[in-house]
Amino acid sequence: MSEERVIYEPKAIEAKWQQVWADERTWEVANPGQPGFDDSKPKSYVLEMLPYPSGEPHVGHLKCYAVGDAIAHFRRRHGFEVIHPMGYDSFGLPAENNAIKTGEPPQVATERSIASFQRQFREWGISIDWSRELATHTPEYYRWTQWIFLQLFEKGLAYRTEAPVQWCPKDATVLANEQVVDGRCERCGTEVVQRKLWQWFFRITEYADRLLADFDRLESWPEHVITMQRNWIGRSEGAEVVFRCEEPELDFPVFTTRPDTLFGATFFALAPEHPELMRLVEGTPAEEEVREYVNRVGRESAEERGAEDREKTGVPLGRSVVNPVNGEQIPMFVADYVLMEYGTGALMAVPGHDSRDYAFAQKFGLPVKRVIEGSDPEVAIDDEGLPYPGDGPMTGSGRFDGKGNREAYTEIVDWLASEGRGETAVNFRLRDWLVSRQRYWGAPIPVVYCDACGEDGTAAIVPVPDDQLPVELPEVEDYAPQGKSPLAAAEDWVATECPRCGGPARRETDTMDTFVDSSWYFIRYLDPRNGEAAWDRAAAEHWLPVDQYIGGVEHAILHLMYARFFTKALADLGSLGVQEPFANLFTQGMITRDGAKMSKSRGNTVNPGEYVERYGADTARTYVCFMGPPERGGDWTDEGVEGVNRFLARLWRLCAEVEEKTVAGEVPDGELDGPARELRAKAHWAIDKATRDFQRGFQFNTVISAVMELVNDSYRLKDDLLAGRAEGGAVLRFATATAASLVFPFAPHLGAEIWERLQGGRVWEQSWPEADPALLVGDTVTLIVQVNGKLRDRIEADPEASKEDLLALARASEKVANYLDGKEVVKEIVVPGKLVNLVVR
RNA sequence: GCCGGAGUGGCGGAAUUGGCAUACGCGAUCGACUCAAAAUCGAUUGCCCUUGCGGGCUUGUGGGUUCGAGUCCCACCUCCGGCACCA
Repeated sequence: MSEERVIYEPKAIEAKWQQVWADERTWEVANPGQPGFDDSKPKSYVLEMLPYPSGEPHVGHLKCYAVGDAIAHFRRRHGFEVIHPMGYDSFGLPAENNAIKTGEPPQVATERSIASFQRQFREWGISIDWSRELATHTPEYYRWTQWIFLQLFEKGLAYRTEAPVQWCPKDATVLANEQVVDGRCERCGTEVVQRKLWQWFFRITEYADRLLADFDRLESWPEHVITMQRNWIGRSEGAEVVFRCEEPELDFPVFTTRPDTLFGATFFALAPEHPELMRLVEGTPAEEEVREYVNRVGRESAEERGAEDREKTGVPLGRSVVNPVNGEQIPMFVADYVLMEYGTGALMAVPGHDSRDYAFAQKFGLPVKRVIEGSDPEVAIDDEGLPYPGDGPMTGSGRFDGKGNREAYTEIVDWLASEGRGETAVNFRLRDWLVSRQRYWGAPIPVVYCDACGEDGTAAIVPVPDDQLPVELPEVEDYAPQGKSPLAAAEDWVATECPRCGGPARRETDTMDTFVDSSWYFIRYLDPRNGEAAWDRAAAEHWLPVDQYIGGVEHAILHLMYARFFTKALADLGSLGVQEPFANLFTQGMITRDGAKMSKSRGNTVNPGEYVERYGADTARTYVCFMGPPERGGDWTDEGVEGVNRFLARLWRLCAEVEEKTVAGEVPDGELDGPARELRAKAHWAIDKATRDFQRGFQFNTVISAVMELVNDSYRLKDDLLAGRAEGGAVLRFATATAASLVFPFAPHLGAEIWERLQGGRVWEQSWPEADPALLVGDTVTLIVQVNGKLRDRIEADPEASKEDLLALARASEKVANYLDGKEVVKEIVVPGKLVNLVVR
C-alpha cells in the first residue's frame, strides 16, 4: 500500500460475505434424524420476536436483530449448535386498513413488505437459517393455527359465549382486554365502547395459577416483565360470601378480600350490567330510574367511567339483602363503580374501611360503621379516623370483638363455611382471552354452524375436520368491516356443508386475533415444512425451550403471556414436553431521536436502509449495540454513527498495514518485552473483558469499547512494533486479528474479512478466543497510596509484594511524607495489590 | 394512589466484591499533513482557585455506617415505565 490511501469500503466486503453465507447455507442447522444433524454439540435456540411486516424495517428492528445475531454468533463460537430462524407475523390490521384505503389486496402489500424485510435482513448480514422461514398468513402456516384452535376447542379451552366486550368503532372489531389502553383502542386510539356480542374466547383464566407459579421455572427474565405479568394476572385471596335477598328470593355471592370487615357492611351494590338487576326492580317504583341509570352508564366510554376523580353515582333499588354475619337488612344499590368483569359483579360495601365505599356512603347519607380499631391519617377523612384500611383489634363485631382482625378473618370465613354461606376464594383480574375479530385479514376460525345438528333452535357449533383444513380465506371485493366480518360477504364461501350431517351449514365468519398466530410460531420453526403435523414431536423436544428470546418490552404482557399459555395448553394436550416457551428473555430498549419516540408525524424517523447504504451494515449494527446498554433505550445521533464508522475504518486500515508489513504466523507465547509484551497483554485483556461483559447481561457497549481500546493501543504501538524484531509484527498481527474476532458478532462482514486476510479461514468456525490468565496479571500494579482516605500518590509495585513491602513503599513516598509530617499514624490499611491507606491524627 | 427502574462531565455512557470517579465514543480546542478544505495522524479536554508549581471541590439533595461510599443504610426531590374505582 505504502503511499496509497486505504479506504474502508463496506459495500464490497459485505456483498462478498453475504454471498458466501447464501451459497454455503452457513447458518442452516438440521433436526435430529436428518442428514447433517450434529449431536455432538449442545443446542441453543436464539430467537428474536418475529417482525410484523408493514412497510420497511425500522431502526427498532435493526436493534433487535443486531442484538440477537450477536448472541447467536457468540453461542456458535462457544460450541453450540445454534438454531436462529426468521419469519413474519403477517396477518393483521395495518395491511387490511391499507386495503380499505387503496383497494390493494392485503396479501399484495404484505408480500411486498416481506420482500423488503428479507432483502434488508440479508443486507444486514443477519445469520438466519433461511430454510426455516415462515409467514403466518400462508395457508401452510394457518392451517396449523386452525388445528390448534380446534384442539383447544375439543379440550373446552376455546368457547363461544355472549358477553359484554370492548368494541372499537373505528376498526369495527372487538378487542382483547389487553388491547384496550386507557379506554382506547391500542391500535387507532379511538375510545372503545362496550357491546354485548357472541364471541370466541380462550380459557386462559384456567391457567392463571400456573402462569404465576411457573415464573419459578424461568431461568432469567427481567424482573419488571414478571412484575407486569403478575400485576396483570392480579391474583387476590379472599372469600366468597353469599348475601340473600328475601324479596324476590335471590342469592348474591360477593367476593371480598376483607371478610374481617363483614360486620361493617352497611349497604350492597350491583354493577349496572348485573344480570339480575332488572329482575329486582321490575314493576317497582325504582324501575324507571334504574333503567335510565343503566342506559346512561352504558353510553359512557370505558375511559369516562374509569376516570380518576369521578364522583360516585348510583340508584337505590328499594330492595335489601341480609348480611349473613349478623342478620341485618342492608339496602341495595346499582352503582357504576362496581365492575361486572371483576368478582361477581356485586359487592358488600364497608364504608368504615374502604375509601370508595366511604365516598358512596357520604353521597347517599348511608351509615359508616367502625369494626376495626385504628386510624391511618393518610387516608382518614372524618373525625372518627375513618375510613381505616389497616389492621387492628375488632370492634362492633359481636363475639369477634377484641381479636386481631387477621385472626378474625380466618375465624369468620371458617364459620361462614360451616354454615354454607361462604368459603375462601381466589379471584383474578385476568379475563379470558377474546380471540375473534370481525375482520378480514386473519386466520378464519375453523367451525361451521349447523341448524339441523343444533337443539332448541340454536345452531350447533361443528368443528371443521382435520382433513378439510385449512379453511382458506375467501377472496372478497370489499375489505371494509360492516359491523360484521367482511368474510360474511363471501356468500358462496359462507354457505357450506355440515361435516357432521351433510346438510346446509354456515361458516364462522370471524377471524382470529393475530396474537394467536404469534403464540406458537417458535414451535413451527422447528419443523416448518411439515405437511402432516404442526410439528414433529422429536424436533420440538430437541430444540425447545427457546434458550434466549429477544424483543421489545412492549410485548411484556400480551404476546409473552399468550405464548406461555399456549405452551402450557399444548403441553397438557400432549403435544409438547415443556411448560415454558422462553427460558431467558432479553428486552431491548427503544431507540429515540431528539429525545422523542420516532414517528412519521413527528418527522424524526430513522430509516436504517439509508445508513446501511451510506456507512454499511457493520457500522449500523455496531452503532446500535454501542449506543448504551442494549436493554436501555438510547438516542440516535448521526455523529455517533460516524464515530463507530470511524472505528471500523480505523480497524480496516490497521488490517491493511498489518497484512502488508507482517507475515502470518503464531504469536510467540514465550517471553516478550517492551511494546510487544504490552500489546499482547492488551489483547488478552480485551478478550477477557469482552467475554465477561458479553456474558454479563449482553453489555455490548463495553464489549465494543474494549475492542476500541485494543485498536487504539495497536495504533499507538504499531510503529515501534513494525520497526523492531519480527516478534513485534507477529504480536501486531495477533492483536489486529483478535480485534476482528471480537468485533465479529457485531460487524460480521468486516470481522470475517480481516480474519481471512490475516489468519486465513473463517472466523465463525473459530472458537471464541480465550484469555491466558497468566497474561492478565500485569508486570507491576499501581499502588494507590491514601492518607486519611485521600489519594496522595501512585507507585508502581510488584504484584506479589507483601503487606510490609507495600507499607514501606508507601511511607517512602515523598508526597506522602508531606502529609505525615508531625502527625501520628494511628491506623494502616493495606489491600494487597491495590492500596495503602494511612490514617493519621 | 400502588408496583417497578433510573439520576455520574457540554452529550451518550464506564466504574466487576465498598478501594485510582469520569473507560470508550461524541463534541470542542490545538498541532502535523495540505495552496486550502475534507479525510487521516497526534495532543489537550470534569469544575473552581493559581502565571506556574500546586491546592481545593465533584456522582440528584440531606443525613448515617466505614480507614475508605457513585456503590451499603435512612429520609427526601426529580424523571421514566407499568397498573389503576380490581371489592
